[in-house]
Amino acid sequence: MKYQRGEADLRVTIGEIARMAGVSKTTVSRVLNNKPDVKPETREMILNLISEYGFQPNAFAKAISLQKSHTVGLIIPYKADYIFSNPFYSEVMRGVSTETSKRGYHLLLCYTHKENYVDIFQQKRVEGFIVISPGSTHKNIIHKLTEIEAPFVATSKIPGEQNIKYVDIDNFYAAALAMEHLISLGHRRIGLIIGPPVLTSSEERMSGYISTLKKYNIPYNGNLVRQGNGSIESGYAAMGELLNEELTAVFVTCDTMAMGAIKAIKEKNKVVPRDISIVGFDDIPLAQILDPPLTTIKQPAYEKGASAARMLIDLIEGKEVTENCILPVDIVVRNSTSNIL
Amino acid sequence: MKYQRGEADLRVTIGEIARMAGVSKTTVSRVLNNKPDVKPETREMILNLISEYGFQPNAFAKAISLQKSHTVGLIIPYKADYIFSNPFYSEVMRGVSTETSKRGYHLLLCYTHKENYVDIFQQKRVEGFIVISPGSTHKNIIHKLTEIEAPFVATSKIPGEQNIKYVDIDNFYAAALAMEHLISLGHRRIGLIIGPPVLTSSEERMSGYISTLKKYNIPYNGNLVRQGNGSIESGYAAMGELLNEELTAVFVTCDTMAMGAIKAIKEKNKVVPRDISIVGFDDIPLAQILDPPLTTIKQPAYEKGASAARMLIDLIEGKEVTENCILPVDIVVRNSTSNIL
DNA sequence: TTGTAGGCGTTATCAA
DNA sequence: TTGATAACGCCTACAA
Repeated sequence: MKYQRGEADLRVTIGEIARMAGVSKTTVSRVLNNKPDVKPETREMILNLISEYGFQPNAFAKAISLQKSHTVGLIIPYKADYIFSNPFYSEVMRGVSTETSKRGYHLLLCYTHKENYVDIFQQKRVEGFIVISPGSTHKNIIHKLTEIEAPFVATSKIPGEQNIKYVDIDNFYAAALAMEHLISLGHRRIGLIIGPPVLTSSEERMSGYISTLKKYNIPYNGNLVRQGNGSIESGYAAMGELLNEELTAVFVTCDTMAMGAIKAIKEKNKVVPRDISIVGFDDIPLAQILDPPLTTIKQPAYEKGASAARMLIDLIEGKEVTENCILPVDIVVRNSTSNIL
Repeated sequence: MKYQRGEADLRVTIGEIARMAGVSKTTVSRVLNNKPDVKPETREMILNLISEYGFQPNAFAKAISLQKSHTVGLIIPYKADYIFSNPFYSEVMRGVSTETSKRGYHLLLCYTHKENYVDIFQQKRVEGFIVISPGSTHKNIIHKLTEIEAPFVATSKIPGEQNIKYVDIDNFYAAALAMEHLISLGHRRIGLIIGPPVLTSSEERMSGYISTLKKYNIPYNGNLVRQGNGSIESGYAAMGELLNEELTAVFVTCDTMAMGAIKAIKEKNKVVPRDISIVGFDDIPLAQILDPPLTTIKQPAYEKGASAARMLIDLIEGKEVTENCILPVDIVVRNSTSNIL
């Protein structure tokens, strides 16, 4: 006896439909793919059967046949708890997801435990990847992806890496925006709480900070600069130290750290913005309900994800993708900043 | 000429490996799947070729042949911005994702725009679904999934639905825990800000609230109860109203709403917990850095997701899954509650 | 307008 | 210990 699948086979396949319609699989396939050259009555009859049985062609069979999985992978490189707990990244993911499905693709989640994304690609599960904001500690991911020749797009520049596609904002300009705002309010002694140095964004925001100081002839003072890892706690700790310095304002390069910073300030019985003005970065939803509502640099998180998805799919489909994508930023002035008294 | 794929075909397939090894595909397949009956030398030679070429069997070809995609779908039923911006759900997703990959499955993200998950299932892309905390407004999803006979597990009970598999906590008990805490501190006039009625959890927490009042002979007062949709803003609005009532404590059934509530209290120049004690729910990471740090009911978010994944995969693999899974909760006492003065 | 036949990359049966 | 062959469900070149 020949090799046969399971018993009473209820699966509806193109063959089943064909049999019931009394035509060949080819004809059904033609109907399925809206090809011409099918007699209207035949088409209609087949269409009826298809809808009656809720038939859908097996995606994987199609994938093998067409050498196309219509699926992309989403690589989340940081320790998952970091990404997952920062609402900014959630928005990026939402953008990726929505755009992906709009283009008729599916999204496979890939954690970077081990290098499972390599397998996933080589098994042809996905046609490419979106890498959520990798930093210099994730160069191995980038290199590996390059090595296996997987198309990918990152949602941030990567320090020292050329020739990779990314979507990003102008971090230098964004930082300058924050600084100009503070300076226009009369602040001169302005602190900085900067993100992890593994991120290009940190580097660039740092230059924006320094360079704006210079523009206004304010001397740079390393004592006013502290580093955090992006978490609320690290912002709290950094601010705790800065409170020993004389300053009237602090630029904090992400809203989560700004939350920590504000907490530290309050604990010293100082008041934002009366004693210290704070500018954050990202404009996460929470920013507007903080006490006080946070003045911050708004970057288009959703659009960042969506653009990355768009670029990747263009890449996959062989369209020219020469330009990287730089998205606009803006400052949202709320109540955490005020004129110096 | 016969139908042929692309030009210089660099794809490494089982056939290629077989050709290079001078054996049949069958033998390579045996090696691939660790079957016995392969001469050690043959096996080694094939293994070498496999690693040399980084060969991985095409996942989809395998899926067709085995009638098994090794993939599950993650359905996010709420308006995406809601789920995505509540850190609690992020944790659930992380649990799902980690457990899924631990079991050798892949995770496909499914937004519920239209009923795309139906297609995804019928195209055999996934073998089942995890539905993130559906409410009564998502019964259509549940019904549809039942109709197409897709295995699925929800991360919450669903009002009025029997016979569905879910992971949840004992919401009644959890609410009682919160109430007992407040009552033990001497509070008698305790308000409630409850979540959307579409969620079973709201219903059950509500009974927990009422029933604990009764246990201590405290009369139920509808004026002390308000409803929110889970957002910070709704908590803010609800608390704004409750401030017109005489009360000394409020049980808020999620931390995000509690954040809004605290904001409202502060704006009236009242102090938490001196004037009003607050108990939240979920214990999101933010809870401990709020001002004051929030006393709240901790539910195991990560584990909720992980358990759901575990149940689903058991289901898919034909293991008995008779019991639904009820996870433990606990109260975390911080500084937003205090003795009544 | 339709059907035949072969190919996509894998695994399973059965005979050698 | 191995291989020929068919099967999974789909698509397409080509002939009818």
